[in-house]
Amino acid sequence: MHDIRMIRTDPAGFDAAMARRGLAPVSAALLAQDADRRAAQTALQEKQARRNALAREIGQGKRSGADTAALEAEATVLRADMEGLESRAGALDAAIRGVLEALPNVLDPDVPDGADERANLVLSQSGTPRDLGFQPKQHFEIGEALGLMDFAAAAKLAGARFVVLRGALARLERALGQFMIDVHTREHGYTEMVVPSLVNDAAMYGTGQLPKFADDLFRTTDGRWLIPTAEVPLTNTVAGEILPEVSLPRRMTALTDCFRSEAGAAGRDTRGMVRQHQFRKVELVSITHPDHSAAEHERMTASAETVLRLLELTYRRIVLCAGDTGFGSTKTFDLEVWLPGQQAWREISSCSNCRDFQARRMGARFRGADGKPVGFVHTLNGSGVAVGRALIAVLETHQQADGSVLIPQVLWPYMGGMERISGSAGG
RNA sequence: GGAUGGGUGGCCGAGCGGUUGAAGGCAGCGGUCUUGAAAACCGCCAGGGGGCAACCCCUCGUGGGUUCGAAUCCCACCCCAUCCGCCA
Repeated sequence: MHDIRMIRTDPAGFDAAMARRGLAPVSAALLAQDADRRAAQTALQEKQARRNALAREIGQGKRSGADTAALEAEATVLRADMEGLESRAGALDAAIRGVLEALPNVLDPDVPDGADERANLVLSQSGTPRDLGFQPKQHFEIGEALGLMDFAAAAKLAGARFVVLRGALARLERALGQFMIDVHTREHGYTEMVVPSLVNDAAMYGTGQLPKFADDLFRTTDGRWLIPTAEVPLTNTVAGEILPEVSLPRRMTALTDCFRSEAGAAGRDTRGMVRQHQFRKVELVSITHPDHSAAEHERMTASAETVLRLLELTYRRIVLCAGDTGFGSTKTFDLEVWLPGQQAWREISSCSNCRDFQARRMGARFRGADGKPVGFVHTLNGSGVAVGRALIAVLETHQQADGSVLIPQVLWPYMGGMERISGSAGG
């Protein structure tokens, strides 16, 4: 959500910022409505002031036994005048708000121009794709050959884009999630959270999924929404709050299921576990002072990278270009993991600095040490990392010629000492 | 799902038609005192919006309504607590 005063101050700059997102200029129309709104509001307020004065006079008159009939008559007329102004101001306000809440965040100057993912920039890389010495399989080939990954069973239960895992693979999924939470709580200072997987409209609005992206979500019959990411409940924990500055930054992590309708993804990634309606993810959320969000963004991304490094995966960091950066983000780093079976880099984490965009929508502020409210906090979110995709990456990266999979050493304690998943590891 | 009681400023809590945007307390900030601290005392201290400004307007869960005037009365909805029922 944008501050209309910012647009008033620099309409050309705002239009230029939206142009980077491929959007037509809106500031002229918006500011015209804004001027009308303020005129109506000012006129209304003058009448309200008069009404308040009359009410006070009438009150005093009644107590002293004076005749207040004339004053009451004036007030009655005044009320009729106010109704028109009130509805006009309200309608304009709603119209302006409707436009503002559908506009994406302003991009950071560092974000490269470009319309789609082809313009994303690779910033760094850890490890290099290497020849495994045999023809690598894709994760679903590995999992199905082991008898531990079953898409047919999932289809019977729920339809396409779900999976059933068994035995060692089910345990590996659990191990990955546990391990990531432990890394972030022990090494990176995040507080572990358990949060609702169903949220209300206000929460979805606060982080920006609503009103524009309802089609991407699942909705319950009682009007709640299944979270597409723990970013929603975690970030909204500070909605409506005025936080003491000394309590910042607040770092939270949670392992949750995530639910996505994948409405626009028909035909993409139809095989395997890459794109599912339900998947688990460890999410990282930071609430920071505005001065510190850029540094926190770097720190958060590095925290996610730590997980990938410990899992002995090959990955690279990219910065998303203008056209690929999400609605609420000013700047997004994606981490892409190398999948030898697919011979492709695939997103496994996405870390965004939303600055005050979500905070403004949800009313999340902080109060400085001098006791004065000084403004909106900044919010950041990132995957630390997507568990399902980490499972895929582990399978494809650590697969062996005989069809077994070596488990990264950091996971051994979580696997009850198991170091390899092979055909007999059904459990 | 049924019943009852509640939602007031950062927190607690009074107010239950007429200078109440809101007593009092706690916390916070500034000061006096003190070698320093504590205590005591004094002062400040909700948010949002409009206006060049003086200043004004809005907000006591949300939305309507009654009234010259609503935190206070009426209606609907939301949320919370407790008890009952059901239940992992």
